[in-house]
Amino acid sequence: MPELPDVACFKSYLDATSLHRKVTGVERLNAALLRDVSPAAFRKALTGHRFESSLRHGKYLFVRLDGGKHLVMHFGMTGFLKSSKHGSETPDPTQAEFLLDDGYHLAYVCQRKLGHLTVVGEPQELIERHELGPDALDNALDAAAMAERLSQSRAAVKSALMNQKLLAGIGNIYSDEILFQTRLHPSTPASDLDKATLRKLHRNMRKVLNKAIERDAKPNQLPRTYLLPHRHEDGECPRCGHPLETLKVSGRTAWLCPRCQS
DNA sequence: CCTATAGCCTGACGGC
DNA sequence: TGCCGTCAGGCTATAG
Repeated sequence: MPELPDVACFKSYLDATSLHRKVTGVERLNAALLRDVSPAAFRKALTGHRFESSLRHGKYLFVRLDGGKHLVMHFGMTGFLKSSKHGSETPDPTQAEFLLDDGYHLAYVCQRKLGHLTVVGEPQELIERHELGPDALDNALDAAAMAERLSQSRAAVKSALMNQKLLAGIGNIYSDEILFQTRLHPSTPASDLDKATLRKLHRNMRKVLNKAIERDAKPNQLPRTYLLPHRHEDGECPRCGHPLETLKVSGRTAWLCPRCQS
């Protein structure tokens, strides 16, 4: 599930439910999801500290704790957050429960356990460790900067868009939407794109991500003129009516209109 | 150096 | 009904 728009919504949810509360404990912690930190150190970094603010970079969510450290959450394919009154049921695949001092807790739920949790001093440490590129919605990433980064890649433009080292935040489904709107075939080598096309790609990337956030990161609630509501078996192109097709691009399934995206 | 591929983990679904 | 293969909006280590 979680690409940039999803994580942006998780951030809003966390801000609304859990910010400014103090963590009184961590329960149901699955140590297998911790990266570069022991369970003891993870608990110690959180317990007794307040969630001060949150910040998103690509598909990562950071929560600043008083004292200056940051909780880091990545959601893999199936992760999400769920706030509940303490003592009430939390979803079965909960991998960590942050108990808060207002009687609620924030559950980190991750069915397939492909996400991970850690603690860092500053977000920049994590960004450097994973060599993440700039956030796809960073205002500093203008069309020229994006062109500069994408042109480094000779891979298919879809792979380049999904490469977190070039840009952070885009995954399999939003790359399909961005390419559909730009009328670009996913297999086009990124280094082949001319300046005008790169400019359109940048504009559509921002448009698609912002619209998805506005629609709560629910692809089916995007306008009917978008690809994603039709991205399923027997789906048809909302522009020309041609049946949508799939192909594999670096191991992922790309959906496209073969007539509009040539 | 680069890009493409298998593996990680679990549940849902279709075909036999 | 039960079993098996395939697939799913992720990342990363490894192979070529």
